[in-house]
Amino acid sequence: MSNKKVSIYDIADYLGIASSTVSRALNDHARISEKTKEEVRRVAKVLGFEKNHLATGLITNQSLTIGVVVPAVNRNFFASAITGIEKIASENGYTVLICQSHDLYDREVELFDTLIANRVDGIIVSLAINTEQFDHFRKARDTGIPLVFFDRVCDEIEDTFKIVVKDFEGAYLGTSHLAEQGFKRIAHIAGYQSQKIFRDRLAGYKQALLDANLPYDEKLVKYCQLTTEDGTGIAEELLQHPPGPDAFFCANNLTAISAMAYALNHHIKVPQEMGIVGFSEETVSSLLKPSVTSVRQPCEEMGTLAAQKLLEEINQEPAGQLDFKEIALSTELIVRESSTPH
Amino acid sequence: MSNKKVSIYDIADYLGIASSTVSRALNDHARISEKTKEEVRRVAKVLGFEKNHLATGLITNQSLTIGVVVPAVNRNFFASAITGIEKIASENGYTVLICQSHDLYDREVELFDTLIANRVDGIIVSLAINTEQFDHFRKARDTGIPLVFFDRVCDEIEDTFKIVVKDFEGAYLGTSHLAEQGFKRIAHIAGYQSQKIFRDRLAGYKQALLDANLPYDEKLVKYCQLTTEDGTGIAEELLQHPPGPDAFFCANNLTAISAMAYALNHHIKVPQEMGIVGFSEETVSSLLKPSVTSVRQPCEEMGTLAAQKLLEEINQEPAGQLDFKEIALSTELIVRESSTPH
DNA sequence: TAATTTATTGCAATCGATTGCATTATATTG
DNA sequence: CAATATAATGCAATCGATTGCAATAAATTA
Repeated sequence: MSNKKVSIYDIADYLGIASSTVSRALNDHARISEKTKEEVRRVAKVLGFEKNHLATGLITNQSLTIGVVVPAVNRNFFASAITGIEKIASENGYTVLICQSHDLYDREVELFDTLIANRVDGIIVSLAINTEQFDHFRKARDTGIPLVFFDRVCDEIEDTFKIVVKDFEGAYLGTSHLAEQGFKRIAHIAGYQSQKIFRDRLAGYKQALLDANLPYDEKLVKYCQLTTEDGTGIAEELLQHPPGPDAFFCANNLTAISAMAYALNHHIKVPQEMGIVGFSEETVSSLLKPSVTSVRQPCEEMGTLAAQKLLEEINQEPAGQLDFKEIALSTELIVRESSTPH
Repeated sequence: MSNKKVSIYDIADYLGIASSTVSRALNDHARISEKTKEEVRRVAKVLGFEKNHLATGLITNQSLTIGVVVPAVNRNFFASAITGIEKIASENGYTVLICQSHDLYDREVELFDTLIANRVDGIIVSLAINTEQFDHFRKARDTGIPLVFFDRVCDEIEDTFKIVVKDFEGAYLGTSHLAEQGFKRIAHIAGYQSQKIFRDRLAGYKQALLDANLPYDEKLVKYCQLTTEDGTGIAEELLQHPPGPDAFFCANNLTAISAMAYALNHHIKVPQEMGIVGFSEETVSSLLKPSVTSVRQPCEEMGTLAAQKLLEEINQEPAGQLDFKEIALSTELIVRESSTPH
């Protein structure tokens, strides 16, 4: 290990000045002469100085790091949201610690402990699918760490920002569209109802059926974790015994894609014999054959907004009351081939 | 801000003992009585103590954090690799800082500075596509931070572990397969040749043509950044003017999918009139219609291996010589519909 | 009981950067 | 030139956990 570590003391010794002067010079403090600043910067470069954030964080009580906890990064939605978060963070000199809960409650709790121990300045989180206890959130807040929820939010915790989309509206749009296209027996691949977003999507689906004068058949609604396997399995289950559905409105896009794949593999024509609409876009939604109609969420915007709100809370000056609230962004239906037989 | 911060001093005061005793108790030090340990742990819990990693890191000179720099997390390959890295890291008490270079050299350099400033104990990196200068890697190593490259590695830096797949072999497999299936004019959507992996894939492609007695036509090889747009664009370019190719061997899977989408949209039948093989799997490869033949890489294994090697280097006891080398894992051809007309 | 081990615990310095206050150098004014 | 204002720099404490060494308490032995 050529573990060289150059500190401000080395620079100070080199120049025969005080470390405090070096510190101020590096931080461009107003009370240090321009001449000294230049010399310090020069020597810092020569010696290969790298500021130690740990030391800074220890004394300033902030790490300039924000934690992000999402179920998984390999989903387009979360990856895009993270991109948005990173953008805002790096613009403001913050580093982002990205963690995956893999949709496991226990892992989520662990991650929170780690983040707190690492003294992140704030946490942005989208709940694991089976998170139904919230003490880890409370603990973070008690420790003084601001929290922002996005997508899968936690209603039991108040006084935090929550960034969501209008899930009801999105589901309503998607389902209505299928109804308009003439589909009569629209199934819904739903997420577990412990999550508000999935309750809302189910509600939007129901309302759309109602408004289209279609009967609501609870046998056509299946609850699952929304994996690709779930999509295939549910499609198989529903299509085996007639009368099956003639369309699927799916609570995410993975299940839309996999349900469609199942149909196509069993010689069911999409969209002629089977309509498909998914919630949230994947990169490939437009590339599939047929391309998949989807409710588009402003993923990246949700990320930037979440980060902005978090930084707002972190840096709030008089520790005054922020206007915490749920911010619901609009969705947009991207109509493609999978739902338009005509 | 109810910014409570409980330190070991608070525990010490509460119990009327020394902070050093508290520290040792919490670390389960052998020279502290079991009775004291229990009391300390109890009080720590009561007071809501959270160890401050910054302080620990400052004095032990290690942060128990490793940095990961990848082009983007929304690609299946990188997401899976990260999952592997996280697994090993968390098993060993390490936290992972995930960063996206977005395939930009400048961003990659910036990220390295941030990681160094945050005193990560090591860095795992897959190069941005246009990284052709390597001073940031050298700087990290000079600072004593171990480095492991994976996938897109840097040959100019020696004495580091490099985890790759047998790119030549994979490309050879994929291309030979197309030849065996009777395709004669096999195009190659290639990555920029500044990256070794793309040079190797091109080489494997060429060798396969040679061994199949097919002519090598440089007009059928197109270099790009391998985005979906690139795939579509190149497919369009090559297919407009006959004689176009009758198959595509693509250096990644996104371009395979988008090239296939272009073909299907222009009423070219896949695989009857056009064969497609991609490198590296995406989640949807098997779900597409037709499903996409791909060279499978052991993504997660690459991640675990990279993390293991990194930790090995971080924790090497006598700072002895490690047997640095490039480790090349095998690939596997997953044959699906897009390449098998018969 | 005194002497010697051994088991526990405490003291105090340390990591590196920050910052309020004191001090010195320089500039301005009467 | 003395007196005051202003600019520039230094001193020293601080953040919280760790750790070598010293000190004390408890246990063992002579």
